[in-house]
Amino acid sequence: MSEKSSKNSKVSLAEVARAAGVSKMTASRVLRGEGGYSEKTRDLVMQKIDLLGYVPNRLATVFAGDQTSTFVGVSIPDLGNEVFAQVLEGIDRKLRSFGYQTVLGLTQHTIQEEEAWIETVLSWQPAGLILTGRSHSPRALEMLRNAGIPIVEIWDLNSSPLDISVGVNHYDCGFEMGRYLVGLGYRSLGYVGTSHDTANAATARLEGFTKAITDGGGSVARQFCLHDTASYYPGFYGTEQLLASGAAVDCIYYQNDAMAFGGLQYCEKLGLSVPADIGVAGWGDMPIASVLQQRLTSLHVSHLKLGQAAAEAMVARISGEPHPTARDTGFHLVPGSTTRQIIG
Amino acid sequence: MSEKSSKNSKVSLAEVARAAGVSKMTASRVLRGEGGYSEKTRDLVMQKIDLLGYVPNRLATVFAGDQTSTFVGVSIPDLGNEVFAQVLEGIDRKLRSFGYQTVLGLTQHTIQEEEAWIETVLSWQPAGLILTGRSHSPRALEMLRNAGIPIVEIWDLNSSPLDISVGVNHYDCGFEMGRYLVGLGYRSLGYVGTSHDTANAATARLEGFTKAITDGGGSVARQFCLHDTASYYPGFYGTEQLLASGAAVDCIYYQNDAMAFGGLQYCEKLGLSVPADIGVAGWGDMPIASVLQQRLTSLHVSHLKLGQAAAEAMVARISGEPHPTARDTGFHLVPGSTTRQIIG
DNA sequence: TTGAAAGCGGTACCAT
DNA sequence: ATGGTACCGCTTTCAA
Repeated sequence: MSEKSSKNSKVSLAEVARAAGVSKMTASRVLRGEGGYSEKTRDLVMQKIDLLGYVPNRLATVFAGDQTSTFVGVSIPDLGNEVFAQVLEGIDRKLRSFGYQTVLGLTQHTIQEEEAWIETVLSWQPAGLILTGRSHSPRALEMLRNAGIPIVEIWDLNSSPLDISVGVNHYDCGFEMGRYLVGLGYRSLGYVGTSHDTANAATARLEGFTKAITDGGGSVARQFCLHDTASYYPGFYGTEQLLASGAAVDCIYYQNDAMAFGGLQYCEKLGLSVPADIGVAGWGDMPIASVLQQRLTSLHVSHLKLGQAAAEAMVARISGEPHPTARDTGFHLVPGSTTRQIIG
Repeated sequence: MSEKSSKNSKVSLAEVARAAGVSKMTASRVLRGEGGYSEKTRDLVMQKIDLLGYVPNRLATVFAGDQTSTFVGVSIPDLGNEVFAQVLEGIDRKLRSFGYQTVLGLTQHTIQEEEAWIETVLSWQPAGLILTGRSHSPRALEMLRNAGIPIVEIWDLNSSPLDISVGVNHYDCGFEMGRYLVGLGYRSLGYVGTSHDTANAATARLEGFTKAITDGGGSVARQFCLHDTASYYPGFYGTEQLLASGAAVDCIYYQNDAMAFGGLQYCEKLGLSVPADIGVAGWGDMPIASVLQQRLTSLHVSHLKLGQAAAEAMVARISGEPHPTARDTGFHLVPGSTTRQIIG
């Protein structure tokens, strides 16, 4: 008791060994439970470990063993967008269950931040990296290639990933929604989203969406991208801007459900009734959609599952188990009552 | 070019030094830019570093120097509750700006998960730990005390923290809201929140709230705690349960704004008008509140700022700068139109 | 079943 | 301005 409270710092394996009257090696073997010692020895060592409050120094373990650590670097654009928070939750929970630790990097949607973070995190000898998005700086790409560790790129499914890709095809998401809306009869669409320096998944959705709309004989008459996080207020404000611009749109497609909800609120404020006066569609089937009076027309994606799948892919790769280069976690359209069939 | 692409793994300082024709020490000095070498030497070494794609092994640095790492362990209950996501964002961004890395631990609100995570993360020699909440297992407490590193407990302001406490006084939050509502004339209050194994900040809010209500001559007639994450649907469902229980409540207080919004939606579904038929109050002044038609009666807390303050406290302590034992990041009541003055 | 010695990739310290 | 050497805490290897 007094023995341990006096030294708050650094009890080493050597000290444990000395206290137990055995060699470092024996103590080390006991600690790892890899056999090669007697019951009596084990009990003795364990007792001393407890007594001294020994905490192993994993830095030294990794270092000595020339292994990689159990760190997995995880880069996420921002947490103000609820979907990324869910993805992160899925990743961390799954990673933890396999004995890995998440080293977080919030990149604020910029590849420069990502590059700086990658450089730092690599110096800690991580077991692997999970990166959101597929655009990386040239220097980041070089570091990633030289790192010699598994890299899982998530979010936007990538047919030729650096290593492994887990996510959904955002172009297809947009295309499917576009096709659905044009099928309902909408012709003059609006879009409200956020913009960032790099091409991203939301951009891909908009492209797929635009393609489907024009294919169907309609057009994306107006689009507003705010440089902000994809949440409620930007959806509200973006809608205000879009409607104030005088564009005659019959339906607005939003970057995600949170923004769509902001839009719904602006419409209500303006006295526009949805879907009678204007249609509204979102993306992600986010939690808020479960409590609205109207079922929001959206597209379901399981963000938690996507995160878990990413962690599983990482663990598989680390363990040398086979894993497909790309894993599509899927989506499906959720028709709602915020859009309607347009008669002629 | 070919020189580096061939060896994806492990270029050591020794190799850089050899390539540059200098000693390890000189190369080390150049790398750290601490002087003691000529311009020519520096350029030569830098060139080789670049050529070989050398990535320093910080494990070895920390290990050799017997320093702590630049890791800061951060435990968060869950990310489904948007307020924690914001706190984490504030922490990570600030920490990054000071050159520290977040090692995340999602504890799912249990002290056992927290204990396991603390044990693991301590073995990586973190520079400090930021923990959400103030209840820890006995073994966790012992490990924390023996760790000899800064510990910042956040969220619930604690007058006698392990080390430093950053957050708000949740009891006071609840008390203030209770006083406000009772002042408006509400007398039979309901509460909808979530419950977890350990006493937490939400519990403290409820206690403060109950005290103020009873002090004012009212009572908390019914409370519903769901074992779920504090988000939209539990608010909706909890309200349904509460109202179905036949309790005559004139106002419902929710654990946070997300749950309150769920409650508002249920009321609307039921045809109850707010605040005419029933009052609704939340907590947190969360992003969704900014787009609602009615200003939600709530209590403003800056979650991002709270996270940032926690990171600042951590950095100050690591650097040995003075920092108060407790830092209150404050709150203020936001009267809204989801509650009203009750006439006698 | 157990132990001694070497070494992982850096840095501190002392020489030169 | 530069280099040699010991050493951080642990594991690997080889011997006993």
